[in-house]
Amino acid sequence: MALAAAETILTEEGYRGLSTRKVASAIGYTAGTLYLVFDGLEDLTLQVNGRTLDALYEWLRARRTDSNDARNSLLALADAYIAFAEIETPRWNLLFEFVVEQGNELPDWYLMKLSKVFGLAETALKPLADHRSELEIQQAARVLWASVHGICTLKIRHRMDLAGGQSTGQMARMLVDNFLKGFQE
Amino acid sequence: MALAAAETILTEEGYRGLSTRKVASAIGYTAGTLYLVFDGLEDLTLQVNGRTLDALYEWLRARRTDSNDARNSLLALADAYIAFAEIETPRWNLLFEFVVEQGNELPDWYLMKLSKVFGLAETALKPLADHRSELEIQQAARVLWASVHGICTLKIRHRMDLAGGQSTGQMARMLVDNFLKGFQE
DNA sequence: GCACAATATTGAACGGTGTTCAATAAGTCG
DNA sequence: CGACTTATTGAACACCGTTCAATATTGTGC
Repeated sequence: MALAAAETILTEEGYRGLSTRKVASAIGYTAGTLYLVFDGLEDLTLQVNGRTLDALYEWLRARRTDSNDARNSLLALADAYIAFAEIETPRWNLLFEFVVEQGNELPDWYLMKLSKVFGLAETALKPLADHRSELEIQQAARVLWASVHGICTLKIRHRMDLAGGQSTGQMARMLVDNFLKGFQE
Repeated sequence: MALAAAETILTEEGYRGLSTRKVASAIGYTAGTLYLVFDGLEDLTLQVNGRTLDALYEWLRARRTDSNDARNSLLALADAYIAFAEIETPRWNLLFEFVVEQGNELPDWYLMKLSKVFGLAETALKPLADHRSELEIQQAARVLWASVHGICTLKIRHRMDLAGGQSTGQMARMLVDNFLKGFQE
C-alpha cells in the first residue's frame, strides 16, 4: 500500500521529504501510477492524515481512564495526546501543516474522524453534565481540546523553551485544573 | 528590501508560493544574489517571521487595555491575537509552519521577540500578583497564551467547523473566564 | 584618465519537485 | 490468435533551492 510507504518516509524524513516520486519508487512504481489512485500529493496527504487520525483515536482510546472523575479522565487524555505528538511528531505535524486551499473544504469523512477524536474529550467531561447543558459540555470539551493542542504545538515547535520552563504535562495540568475549577462554578 | 517583497508574495500567494526566485525577481534581482544576503530560503523565512513578530507585538500593544482588570486585559489581548491571525493569515501561518530543523535551535534574537510578545500576557495577568507568585503568573500567562493560540489554530485551519459552532472569540472568552475563576482560587 | 583591485551580479548547471499524457506492456475474453 | 481493456511507463513541462565560475560594475590609488 502506498499509504504505508508514505508513512515510513514521513516518519524517517519528515513531511518535507514526502514526495510522489519517493512514495512511488518505495512500492516499486512510478510517480505517474500514483495519479491513477490519488488525485495528487494533496489527496495522498489527506489519506495519510486520515490514517493518522485513526491511529490517534485508537491511541487515545487505549489510554483513557474510565473513571467518573472528569479531571482524571481529561488529564489522561491530555497526557496521551502529548505523548502521541512527541512520539509520532512527523505524522502529527502533517496533520496540522496541511492547510486547506482557499475555497476548498475538508471532506466529510475527514471531519467525521476529527469529531470522533473530539468526542473522547466530550465523554470525559460528561460526569459534569448535571451542572451544565449538553451544548456547554461540548463547547467546553472543544475549548479544552484546542488549548491542549496549543500547548502541544508551541512546545514541539520550540516556541516556548524560554524561562519558567514547565513541562508540557505540567502546563496541561495547570490548564485543566484551573479550567475545571471555574467550570464547576 | 527583499523582506518587503517576500511579505507581499506571502500575503498574495500563501507561504507555499514563497520562493527565492520570485522574491529576487520582485526586487529586480536574480536568485543567486539573495544568497549573498541570506543563508538560503530558511534564513529568509526566519527574517520575515522576525518582522511578523514585531508587527504582531505592535498590533497587540496598540489594542491592549491598560486596566487593572486582568480578565478584560486578557480578553482584549486574545481578541487582538485572533484578529491578527485572521487578517494576516499567511504571515501568521508562516510563523508556526516554520519547523526548526532537528538539532538546530531558534536564534536568540528570535526568542527575544517571542518572549516580548508573551510578556504582554504576563503584564495583563499582573493584577493578580498578590494571590500568586511571580513564577506562577508567568507560567499561567504562557498556558493561557498557548491555549488561545490553539483555539486560533484549529479555527483557522478549519479543524473545528463541526457542530456546536461557537466563534473563536466565544471560545477564548470561555477559556479565560473559567481559567481565571480557577486561578483566583 | 587609467590600471588595478574589490565588489556586485549574473546565468547556467545540478538534482530535485508536482503533474500530465501519448505510448507501450499486460491481461482478458471471444 | 486477434481485439479490447486495463495498468504502467517514461519523457516532457514548468517549477523549485542552491552553487559557482564568469562577468559586469564600482571604487581606489596613482
